[in-house]
Amino acid sequence: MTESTLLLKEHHLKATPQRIKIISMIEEHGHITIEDLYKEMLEQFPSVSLATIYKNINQMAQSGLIREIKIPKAKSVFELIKEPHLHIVCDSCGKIEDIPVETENIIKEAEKLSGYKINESFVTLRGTCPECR
Amino acid sequence: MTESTLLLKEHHLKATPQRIKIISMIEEHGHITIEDLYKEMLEQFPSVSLATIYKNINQMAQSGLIREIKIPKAKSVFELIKEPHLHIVCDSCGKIEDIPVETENIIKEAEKLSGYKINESFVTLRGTCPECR
DNA sequence: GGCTTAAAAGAAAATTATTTTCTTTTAAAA
DNA sequence: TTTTAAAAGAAAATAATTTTCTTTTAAGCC
Repeated sequence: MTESTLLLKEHHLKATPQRIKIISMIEEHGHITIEDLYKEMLEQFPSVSLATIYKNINQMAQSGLIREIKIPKAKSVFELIKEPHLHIVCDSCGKIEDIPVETENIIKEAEKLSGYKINESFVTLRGTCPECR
Repeated sequence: MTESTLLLKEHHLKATPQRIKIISMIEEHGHITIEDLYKEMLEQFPSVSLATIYKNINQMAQSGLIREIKIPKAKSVFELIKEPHLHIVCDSCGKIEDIPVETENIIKEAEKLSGYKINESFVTLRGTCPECR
């Protein structure tokens, strides 16, 4: 049983070939847009429907397997849910990377200042990557 | 001359009544969606077009007067550009607040780890506000 | 391994969000 | 005031996402 199949089972989702493919594409790319998922899926499943992508992405997000990351001035990407990390986007080439930066301090301070109980944090930075400078 | 008019002049945008209204609505609400801008605008300008809202919002964002904030699992909101701050969204009532938390440390660390030159940071937290607990 | 069935896929249409085009109106500079 | 480039508004076009409905299939059961 593949890793994707296992992930699906764990989240009580039927392991269809389309879903397995979606998960492995997300794993492979790290982050991927709906549009790119669809394009790549078409190569292997020429009759796949965009609705299938949307429905599956929504279900997987619902069940906590993946997450949507909204990117400033760009399309959303989807990623597998794993250890906390932040995102950095290159203004020049559009590349998105994860960085394992600790955000505990900020969250603690925000809780103190706001009185909120914080459940999740989204940090996205934009700038220029080393290759583009 | 109103404050909104002044802001528009500073950004070399013609001070039309619709634009002045958009800016004062953003100021008044702090953060506001396109949909709410349109609804409220209709009360004062019954023949306003959604295209006018979109075109103006895009121009104002382009010229650095306002900024779009993409919110996890919700519609984007727009805000005037001012001192750096982060956003906190209540899962329960949907309210969005600014908090003046310092993010310099995180940015410095991310720059070190990634090699990027960082230009802007977006931090959004989700949780439960004091009123909703 | 062949049934059964609830869930998923696919196709098409519907809905929602955003942008473009084109004509009329208007802010602002002369 | 007059002039004019830019903006507003209306309508259509495009893009993004969801819904509906029929057919297909994964997976539990014998």
